[in-house]
Amino acid sequence: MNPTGQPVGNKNSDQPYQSHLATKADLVTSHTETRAGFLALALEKNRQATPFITQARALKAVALPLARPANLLDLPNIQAALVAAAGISNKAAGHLDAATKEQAVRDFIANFLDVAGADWVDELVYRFLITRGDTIGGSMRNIGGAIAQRTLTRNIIATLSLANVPFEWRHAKTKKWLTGSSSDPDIEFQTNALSWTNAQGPRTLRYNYSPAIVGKNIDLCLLACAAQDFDTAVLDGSLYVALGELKGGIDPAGADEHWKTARTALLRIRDAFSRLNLAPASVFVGAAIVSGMADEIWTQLGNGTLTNAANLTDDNQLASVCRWIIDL
Amino acid sequence: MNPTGQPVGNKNSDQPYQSHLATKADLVTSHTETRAGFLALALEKNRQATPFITQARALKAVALPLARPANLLDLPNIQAALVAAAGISNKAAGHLDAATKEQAVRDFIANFLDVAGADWVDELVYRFLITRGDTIGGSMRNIGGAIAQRTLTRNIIATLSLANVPFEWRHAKTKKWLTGSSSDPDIEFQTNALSWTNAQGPRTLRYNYSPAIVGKNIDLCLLACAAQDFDTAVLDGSLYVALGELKGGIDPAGADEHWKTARTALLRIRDAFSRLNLAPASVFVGAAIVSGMADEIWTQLGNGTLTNAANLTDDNQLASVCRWIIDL
DNA sequence: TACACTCGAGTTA
DNA sequence: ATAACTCGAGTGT
Repeated sequence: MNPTGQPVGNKNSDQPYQSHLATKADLVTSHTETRAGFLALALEKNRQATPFITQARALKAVALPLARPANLLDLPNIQAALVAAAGISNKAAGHLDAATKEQAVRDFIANFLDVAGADWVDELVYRFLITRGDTIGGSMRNIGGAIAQRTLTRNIIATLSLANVPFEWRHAKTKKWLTGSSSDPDIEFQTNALSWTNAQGPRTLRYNYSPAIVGKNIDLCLLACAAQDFDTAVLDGSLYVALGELKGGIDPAGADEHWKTARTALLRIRDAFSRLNLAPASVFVGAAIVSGMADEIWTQLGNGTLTNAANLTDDNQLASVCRWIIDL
Repeated sequence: MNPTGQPVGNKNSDQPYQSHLATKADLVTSHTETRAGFLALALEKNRQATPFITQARALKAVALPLARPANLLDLPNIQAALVAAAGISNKAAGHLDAATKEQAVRDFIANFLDVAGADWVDELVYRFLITRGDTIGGSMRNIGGAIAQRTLTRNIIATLSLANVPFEWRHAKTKKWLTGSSSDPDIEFQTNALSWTNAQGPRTLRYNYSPAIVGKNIDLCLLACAAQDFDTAVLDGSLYVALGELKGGIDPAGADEHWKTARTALLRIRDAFSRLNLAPASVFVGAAIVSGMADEIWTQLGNGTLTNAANLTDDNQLASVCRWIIDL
């Protein structure tokens, strides 16, 4: 309050995003963070590749003694590798029947190995690795997303600990709720939900959950309920405090693409809740934010479509959003 | 008209999508088409891989005579291949400076090649191929999209030819407009715009164009203008007859993901034109349509948000949309 | 050049 | 099985 007794500032001065964003340009990812992200990705990719290199060596060892490429068909243990070498991804293989895959392998042998001469084993192994490179690329996409979730979790736990707020965490595999500890670095790897109590009451944050109300998976669901009540609370739209999209990708070229996806996801959420005359808070947290999408995010923040937003690579923004989440 | 002189049917009976869609289930891609799409993709991928196999053989030949992995650094011609072997994609390389890449290569040599013993050349070549597998995967994504555009172009040309409508086509590379011929199978590979005249006047359809009005690329822009007038016509919102999104991907797992993107793209178009009090027709054509998104498409068709839609893998639906486009 | 397009390689609920 | 999530590998303007 100022001396006149009127509220200070304009209508928007107390919007949560204003704690960490002065202008829309603040949302944009710095080149430094982009570089660091790509480099970290490459290092992790090298780790992920190692088992496939081992598989390639094994495939070479199995194939070398064979007199002719067609003899590969006699070795049951390497049929999956042959399908891969024939250019068929695991995903594609799931859509094809056994006969189609076998025919593709036979065609591959005839068109690529039989004509490769003495070097046919290298041709086989090289083409196996080409497909497995795509395999690893796919895995890396998932790993990138998982790292983002861990980053957010780590920051929320740090924020809770800083505020001396006890918390529980849900073990994703066992589905058991456990007492949280700020000094346990494994929690972020194992959890898919956190629970604590703030001034308004109990709060539970669940990752990658699909509420029946929306019918689609949502990256972040914050409910006004205790951990043990989550399964029933999700049926009551009025208990949803906030919902959010988290995009961990670092590639600026993908930024607008994935923001478009997030916009529709958030729109579906708003539509579903508005049918219940409800309007829970909404938040977008992204690691790759480019100027054009920052404009749209800023507009949505300004008109209330979006309640909060932050750049995942900016520690201050992330801390501010975490404080907002735990107090919400 | 029926004998009473009243228009036949209900309000929606003359909606363009009703020519080829009776129910929303008609939009859903058949398993047969999905299978065929994945198989075609694998075959094309094998073709695309060949030059990289050759590069791998060349890399092996260059590396074999070297006494130690560190000697790789002395060969200027293979530095790009070393960066790839170190797990750095071309995309990532574009974000990293030369010193960072060189350090990554040195670390790669120390951590993976020096410890590989006598087999270090295979380790090098295998890791090069892992990264190039991802390279080919990326190229394949683009090829998939290009094939979809060609499929649509081929069908529009066939529809124009069937109706005896002369057309011009724009050569994407030379940017020259040429007289169309139904018997020239190369047009679909070379063109990025078609032009013809219908009962309403001249029409020009441009692919992948970014109108200043919207500020984003749009897969399909149909304008009421002659080919030669396109560059000025694009400035006048009232000349936009229809805009559309084309999604050529066959993967059902990507269907909703890419439909979410398309929804936002179409929303941006509608928002931009509605600011001019304009509402051009809109269309969605997709190869992978799953049940949930068919629901949303059907809703949008029913309430007029979307004017038309079709499954790219259904010849009848495609023909109907092409007839609609050329007469619009 | 900055920007934003292509789409499926994985994954999980 | 079904559905829908992860995100960057390319590309073009």
